[in-house]
Amino acid sequence: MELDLDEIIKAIANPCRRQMLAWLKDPANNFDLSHPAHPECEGVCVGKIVQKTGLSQSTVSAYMDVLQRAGLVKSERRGQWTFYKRNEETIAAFLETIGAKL
Amino acid sequence: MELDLDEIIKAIANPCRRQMLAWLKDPANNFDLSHPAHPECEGVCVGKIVQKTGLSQSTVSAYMDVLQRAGLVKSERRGQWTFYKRNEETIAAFLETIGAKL
DNA sequence: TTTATATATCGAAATGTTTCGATATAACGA
DNA sequence: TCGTTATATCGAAACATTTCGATATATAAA
Repeated sequence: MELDLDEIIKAIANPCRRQMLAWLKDPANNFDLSHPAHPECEGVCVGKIVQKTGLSQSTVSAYMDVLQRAGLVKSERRGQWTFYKRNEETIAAFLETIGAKL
Repeated sequence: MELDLDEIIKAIANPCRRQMLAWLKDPANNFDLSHPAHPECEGVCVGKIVQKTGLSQSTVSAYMDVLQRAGLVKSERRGQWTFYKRNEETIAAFLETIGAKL
């Protein structure tokens, strides 16, 4: 588990990205997941996040990439969709580390 | 206790400011505190932080102001010196909040 | 009161972040 | 294969952060 503390803090320094991460805690209640293209996937696809945030598609795509590079989310491609879900291991490790180092 | 999460995260998003905050956990071991001007003060004055960090005086002054506005440190003026120390209450509250919201 | 010291503020250059629209790529369906 | 849909990448404008040196202010010392 390689934690880049600086990268993580910068990722969550943006309120929109923080909000996205929080919404992903409870996809069923935070996104419109009727008619899922891939019901076997637990994650949320980019388009749903675009709908929810109101940000442009390109911005959401880039933001999810920032979160993923920081290790805060994992992605899974299924056909034309990319599904994102939280990476609880990294998030927990980050909270421990920041608690110790701050 | 008014916690501005966004302000706090932005304050600690800078590695120098994070380092300063960490050094203030143990002033005796992290700063040269021989010949203290005000031994009754527990904090560390700006000049000592300048020495330790190698950053310019103006930068350190501004950075400490950012940390203080975020509530992460408290200051006390004594003569021509300003002594800074950690605000453990805010720091603890922040860690709780971020743990719950992230 | 003049001078020295500590800190704060100002102005600016370089760099980074935010966010978009346009376009490219990838995968599906007819 | 061709058009459609989902996502990724590019280029750019606006804004924010980083960091400095110069200068202002506040306090103490001579």
